[in-house]
Amino acid sequence: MTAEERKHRIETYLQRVEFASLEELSRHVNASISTIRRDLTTLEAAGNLRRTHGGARLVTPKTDEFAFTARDTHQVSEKEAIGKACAALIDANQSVILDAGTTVYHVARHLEERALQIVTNSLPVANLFASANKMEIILAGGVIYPRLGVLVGPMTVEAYSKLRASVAIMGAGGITLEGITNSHALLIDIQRAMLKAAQKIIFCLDHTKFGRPSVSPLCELDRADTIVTDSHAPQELVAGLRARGIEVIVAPETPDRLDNCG
Amino acid sequence: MTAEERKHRIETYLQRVEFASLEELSRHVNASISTIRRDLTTLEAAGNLRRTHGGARLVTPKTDEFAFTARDTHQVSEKEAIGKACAALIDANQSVILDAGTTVYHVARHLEERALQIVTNSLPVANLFASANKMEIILAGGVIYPRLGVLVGPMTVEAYSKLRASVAIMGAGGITLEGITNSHALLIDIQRAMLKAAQKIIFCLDHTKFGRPSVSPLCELDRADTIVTDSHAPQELVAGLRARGIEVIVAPETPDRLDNCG
DNA sequence: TTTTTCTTGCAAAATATTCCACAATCTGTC
DNA sequence: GACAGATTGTGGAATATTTTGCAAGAAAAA
Repeated sequence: MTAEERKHRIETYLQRVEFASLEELSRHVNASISTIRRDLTTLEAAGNLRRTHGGARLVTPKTDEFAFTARDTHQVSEKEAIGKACAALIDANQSVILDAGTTVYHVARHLEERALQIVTNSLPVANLFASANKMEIILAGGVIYPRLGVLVGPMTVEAYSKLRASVAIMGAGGITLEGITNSHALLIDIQRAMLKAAQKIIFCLDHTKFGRPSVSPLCELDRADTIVTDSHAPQELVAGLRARGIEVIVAPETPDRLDNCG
Repeated sequence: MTAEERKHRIETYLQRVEFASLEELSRHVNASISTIRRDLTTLEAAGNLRRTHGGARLVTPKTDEFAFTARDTHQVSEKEAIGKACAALIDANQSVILDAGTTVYHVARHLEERALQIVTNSLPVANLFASANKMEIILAGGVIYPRLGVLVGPMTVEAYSKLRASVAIMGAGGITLEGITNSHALLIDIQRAMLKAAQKIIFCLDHTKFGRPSVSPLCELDRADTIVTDSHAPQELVAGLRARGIEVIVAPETPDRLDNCG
């Protein structure tokens, strides 16, 4: 890869994710941190980037309405780890349903070019992939739920009920040994349609969701094939889930000291 | 293979891949690295290439970017004027279908809180309203067309065919006395579904669209109830449209000093 | 403080430039 | 038409330049 091409890929990548760490960029373009630093300096001089501590950010004046999904959340590093671990479960050329929600958003950020087809009802996720022309992104229609940027309503349910996908990557409000629950009643019907449409179900739940039931029941535990969580998830509950035959993947705690392992 | 033929193949290849390393080009045209270097030097002098360290790149600056923003650089002030004038036509509590495209996007910017319901298949428009919780924004589903951020495909057509709205605000590629045309064949079916779904049809077309037919015919002239354009639209064509009973609104030329309108 | 990130300098690798030898084609002369 | 010399195209090698990756110290954040 030429230097020009590398810089171009950095720009394109940033267009998608808005902000990226040096390590992230380094992995993405297969170059050392030093090279990324130099590239970013050049690109910053050219215009469209702004370097920050630890990475670079796009200088688009039109602020993304849903930037909150990337930043304003709790347990960001845990969700990052979950996102990385969950994305690793997806094979190339699979069709993937992506739920709305911050945790799943982090999965989307790591999906890169793994999946051939992505189906979602989340505007932030759609925006993330909007300029990626190697993937086919299908957006379920519906009414925009303002605060979350999620598409809801009967149109959304109908869209999912007509689709089939290899995998669904889901979020939820809480999980106990009695089942998986969600707080947004509006989303329950949609999530159930997702569950029906996918062959394999992966739930991404950070540790705060464990042992905490939400208002509306979503599905039985055994509906989930795999659950991805972070290292702070309570041991006994994880063991209980495994005893029921559910694969539980505990994302390693922020492996910062990663050199070239991409 | 002659030298000319080789150079032509280099150019053609670069048109496809945008970037190419010397080694890549060498393999592709079956010549030594030295020869490639010389060819690139010649081609660079001729114009359409730029040599870089390790290879060459095409001098088309924008291929991978979000074409929506790139296209938006033309006739911005005209489109702003059209947007303002067209938004003024919309009464409160109407349901409005918004087409994709830059001109209609400017209408959307001025709609503020006039309409109660907005239906669109444009991702940029959806993002614009996504945080406005006084309006109901309905996004038609579909496959994201990367360069334009438009939702396309049968899902989109179906979504529109099931809806009804008071007004549709449309864009197009060109208008002549023979009819209205659009360059994106992919969008034709969707636009026709919009036309069917709306009681009143407003076309927003800046002056560059006048007298210029595009590839695909969209609809007859009399399908349009109102056409909004800017003050540079050719007089005779405007008169011709009015003679056919179409209301033509010419947006006043924007003052140089722009108010806070966005 | 401690940790992380940035800058700077340096050596190694990759790449560009220049030069030279060889082959093919063209040119003019015999 | 055949030949020697000139011209051009090609591939390779030697040398200069740029780029890259690493590491140590400086600066910034936590």
